[in-house]
This record gives sequence, structure tokens and C-alpha cells, in this order.
Amino acid sequence: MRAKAVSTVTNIHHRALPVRSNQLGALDSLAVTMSRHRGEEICCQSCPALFLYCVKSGAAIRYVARADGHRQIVDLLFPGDFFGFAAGGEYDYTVEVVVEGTVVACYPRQRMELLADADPRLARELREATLKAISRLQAQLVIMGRITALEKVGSFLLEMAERMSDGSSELVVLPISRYDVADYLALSVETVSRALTDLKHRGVIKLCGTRCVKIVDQDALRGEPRIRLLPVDSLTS
Amino acid sequence: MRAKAVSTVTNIHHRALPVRSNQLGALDSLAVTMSRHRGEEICCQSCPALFLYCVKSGAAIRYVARADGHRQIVDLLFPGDFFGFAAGGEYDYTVEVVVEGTVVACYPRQRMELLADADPRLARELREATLKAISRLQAQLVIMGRITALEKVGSFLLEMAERMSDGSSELVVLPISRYDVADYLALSVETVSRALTDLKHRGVIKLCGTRCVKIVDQDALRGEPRIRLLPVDSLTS
DNA sequence: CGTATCATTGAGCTTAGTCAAAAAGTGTGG
DNA sequence: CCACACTTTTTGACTAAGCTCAATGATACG
Repeated sequence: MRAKAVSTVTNIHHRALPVRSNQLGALDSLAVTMSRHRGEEICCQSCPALFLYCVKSGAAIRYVARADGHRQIVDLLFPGDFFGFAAGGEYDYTVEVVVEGTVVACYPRQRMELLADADPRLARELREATLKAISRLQAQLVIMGRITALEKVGSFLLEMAERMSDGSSELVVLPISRYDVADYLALSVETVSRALTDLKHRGVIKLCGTRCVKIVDQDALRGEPRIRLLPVDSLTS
Repeated sequence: MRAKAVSTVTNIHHRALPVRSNQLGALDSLAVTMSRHRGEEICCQSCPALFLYCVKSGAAIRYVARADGHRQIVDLLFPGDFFGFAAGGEYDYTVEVVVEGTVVACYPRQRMELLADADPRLARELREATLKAISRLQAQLVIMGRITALEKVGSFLLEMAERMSDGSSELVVLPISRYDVADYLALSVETVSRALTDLKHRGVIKLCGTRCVKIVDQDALRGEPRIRLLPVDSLTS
């Protein structure tokens, strides 16, 4: 519930760079790649939506700031993830880099739209990226719908495991702080911390360093059988 | 938390119908319009995503069913709203009609994509519809991030006021039951009910029939100053 | 008019938020 | 390399918001 401070430096690289040609090959000509420091904003709420972006390396969070100071993180952005979509003329969210040296590709919207008109292949790729953004949002919405904090944190870890270490690697390195997790899951920092230690005590996960989680019992996390907090006993550590 | 039963009848109209040519004029030729009964499914989780849809009249809910029986409603669909987007080959949600006689336009995805390749105008309209879907999801995510039940229900009412009676009309007719609202906001039915009566007691809204809400104090609902439940006093009704 | 669904209300209990403080990292500069 | 400051994380105690169970009213529908 506590907001974070933000600095605003710039550091642009005007080269075509070693962008692993994942998607949007058709867009590479338009791309301006830049590297940002931790805490810097890529785009911010109420600013004209001039660019579409794609994370090339590192990580960023996308959040909506409310008047009461609350910050709801609505998306976590990892390499390959696009952001910068806007229904109106301006962004209704802020994107902030959370990993030092995060690299982002920027595509000027106007020119991109024009290109898309002429190039169906590009238009399709664009659609594909948009659909993935929708998927992320829906997945997050489902997590938010979970009842207990333990379930929320559990499914969060699973999601991270899927998205980060692309595969079934059970080792998850969290790129964001407990505060960020809290603002992502709409929980308090304390509850996030407690949920993690609780999961550790249950033997569902192992904590190898504060930001490193090893998933031991994946089924327990997926566990639909309503996971609740503090079973009064079963503290094995 | 209680799931709802579902019937499955069909009732298709193969005519171009009085579809108010809002968007996707370019798509009308592909449209198959159909009318559905309350409780019927338009598309369902794990089914091949063959169509894109647009609500023409009535209302529908889009939800994700979890293994534990919990149903998380992720989107409310009103006239003009598109749905049926899918990142993979199949839907990862179910759409169910909640208003008797809801009319939906169906667009075969394959043919639509082909048409979009040739017609940039259509492609743009499609993108526009997708962006609106993203907006709805994000808005919902922000509501879900609210802390108290009163805030959730409050912002829900505001959202409904904006989307339904397109304008600043303070009279909102809820097309969905308290159960649906509960599954939409991840609250229990009882809490939703209590929140509404609480808002009524505070004089923020008026209830003219169970499904009809008149918003009296819009600012109080928007009220970022943390709204909490049961102030111990101030029961004026 | 009866039945089923929907909505409201009450009582008790549990979870998670809040306040507070300690502990563990992290980074900086002497 | 260590001391110091700062941030992040964890833990504890307390409180209260919301869930559960249960029952009653209201509505809709056949």
C-alpha cells in the first residue's frame, strides 16, 4: 500500500541491436531500442500514447495509481511482452522498470499503424501481441479472484514459474520486491511475507535467498482444495 | 461461490438484421446473428475458438470456472462489446447470456482474418475492439484491487453507470444478480448485499427495486477517501 | 398459488490489514 | 574492510472486515 519513489533519467540507443528476432520482424526497422535504470518510467499515466513497446531484456511493472495513493500493478512485463496499448489517445497506466538495465524496444504508433495497413503479416503479429496482453490480464484477474492470501501467492508463484523460466523449471527468481508482489495481488506486504514463510513451513516451496523460490510441491500450489493460512500445527522447519 | 446451472438450446437467425451499424461495418457480410435465452452459453472454456462475437442487445457474462467450483467472472458484456478473443486455439473462458433474448453477432475467425488481411479498415476496427476489451479488463483489475467491499461495490456501480446508460444518468439497472456481482468482485453474496444496503443507509444510493440503483452521491462512490463498512452509527433509513 | 430462486439479515469465527519493531540484506564512503 | 545508513523482509500483537452458516423475506415463474 506504500507507493514507491521514481527517478527520471534517459539513455537511448539508436541502433538495431541484437534484438533476438522473436516476433514483429516486420517492425524491426521502426524500433528504437533503449536501456533504462531501475525505477525509471517508460511511459506514464495521462501521457499521449505515442509508442508501443516490447521488453527485450529485464523486467518492468505496469500499474495504475489511484488518488488515494494506492498503486495497483496490473501487469508484469518480461522479455517478449508488449505494452503501451491504449484505447484512448493516452496511457491510463504507468510502466516502471524494476530490473537495472532493462532494454525496451519502442515502436512509433502512427508509423506502425500505417505499416500495418500495408503489411498484413505485421498486422497479424500486432494482433497476436495484443491477444497475449489480454491473456496476461485475464490470468491476473483470475488470480485476484482467489479467496485466501495463500492461494493468491501460490498461483502467483506458479504464474512466475511459467512465464520466467520458460519451461517446468521449479526455480523461480522473483524480479520484484514483496511490496510489488503485494501491490500486484492486492495484499499487504506483511501478508505476502507471511504467506511465503507459511508455504515454506508446509514444505511446498523452499526459499534460497529472499528473491529466489524453489517450488517443491507444484500440485499443492495449483491445489484447488482451498488452501488456508496457519493450520495451527505442521511447522516442520 | 456457488456455481450456476446452464441449459443449451439453439436459436439462430440467418439474416443481416437491424444491426445498428456501429463498428465493423466491413464485417457485416460475415455476421451470423443469433438470439439466445437467459442461461445459455455462447462459447465455452476449452472449445475451439472459431468465432469472434459482438453483443448487439441484452447482456452476457464471461467467466473462468476453476476446478474448485469457483466461478470468476472476468468481463461483463453489453451491446457493442466484442468477445471471443483467444490467444491459443481455444477459449479459456465461458460466455453465458444473462438477459433473455440477448442478440449476438458471430464472425467466423478464419474468414475474418483473411478479410482483415485485405482490408486495413477492417483490421483497424478489429484492433479497436480488442483495445476496448483490454480496457475493460484493466478497469476490472483496478476495481478488484480496491481494499474494502464497499469500495468494490461502489466502483462497480460507477462502472455500470458509465457503461450502461451511456452518459451521466444516475439510474442504473443491474442486468445481473447479486450472485453474479459477487463472482465478479470476488466477494460473497452476503457482503455484496450488505454493501448495497450500507450505501443506501448512507444516502449514497437509492434502491428502487432490487435490480435498480439510483446513484445519489456520485462523488462519495468515486470517493478515494477510503470507504469502510459499518460506521457504527449514521443509519438514517 | 405454490415452488424455486434471489435477496436480506443475523451471529460467530477466521483471515488479513494495521501498527510496531526487529532482523536481514544492500550499498556507500571512509 | 568495516561502519553506517537505508531498504527490504520478517515477525508479533491486535483489530476489524468479510466469509460461513443459518434463517427469513421477497420475487419471479410455471
